[in-house]
Amino acid sequence: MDTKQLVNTLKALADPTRLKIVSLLNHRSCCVCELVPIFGISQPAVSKHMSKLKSADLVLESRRGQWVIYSLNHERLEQVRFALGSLPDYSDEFERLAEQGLLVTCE
Amino acid sequence: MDTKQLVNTLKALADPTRLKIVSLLNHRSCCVCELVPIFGISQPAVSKHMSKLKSADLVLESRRGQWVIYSLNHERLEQVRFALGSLPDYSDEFERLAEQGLLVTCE
DNA sequence: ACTTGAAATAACCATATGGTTATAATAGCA
DNA sequence: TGCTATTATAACCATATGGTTATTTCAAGT
Repeated sequence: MDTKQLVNTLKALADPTRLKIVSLLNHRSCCVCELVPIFGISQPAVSKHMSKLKSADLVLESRRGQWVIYSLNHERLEQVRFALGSLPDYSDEFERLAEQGLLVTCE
Repeated sequence: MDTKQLVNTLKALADPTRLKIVSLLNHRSCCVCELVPIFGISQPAVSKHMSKLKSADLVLESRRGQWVIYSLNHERLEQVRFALGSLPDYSDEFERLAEQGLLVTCE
């Protein structure tokens, strides 16, 4: 998972409603119509949240009749945890700056 | 860390500039004036990012002369990872809804 | 006390975000 | 085919966000 993907996934998680949706899906899969009464927001609002979670690969979608069942992509959540535990190494960033004479030494 | 705090911390991380700042601080502590040339944004912009990271407890601040040295709060980052690995249990949420007759069963 | 330099704050602006209502699109059933 | 139920999309709106420039605060040196 590159930085752009990680940021996108963190954005998807960084909202109280979506974080709670993820928590609910961690318990069991849900369709949109189950989530609407839980959050007291409109169906399109829930739908947009799911769309954001899906584009971040945090949920998986499957149709069952008229319903769309969303389930948590546990693997993706683990990838986020791993990424936060092994952030990219920017030690060469400082070297690059030093070469360009942009490294400010404040001492 | 409660949900509100977690969301706030995830918001702080969910920005490419701040995530890179956190990655840099993971390597070594920095002052604001060192970060400005790295990101090519204005000093107040960096300052606001640091303020957001600080309010999320992700960085620690210490003055050395005229400089403010920011360092990563590794513990906080670990707390986020842990929280994402043990999301709140909402199994009773469904029971509560069932009692209120709000539980939609889509089958 | 004055000046200098670093960082924070204020005021502002364009875009992103999370909600709404109205309207499609899709699937199941009489 | 039509009717109903579920979900997605469109258009819109208020607020949040991330940037800017101008100004203020704070510490150090002369």
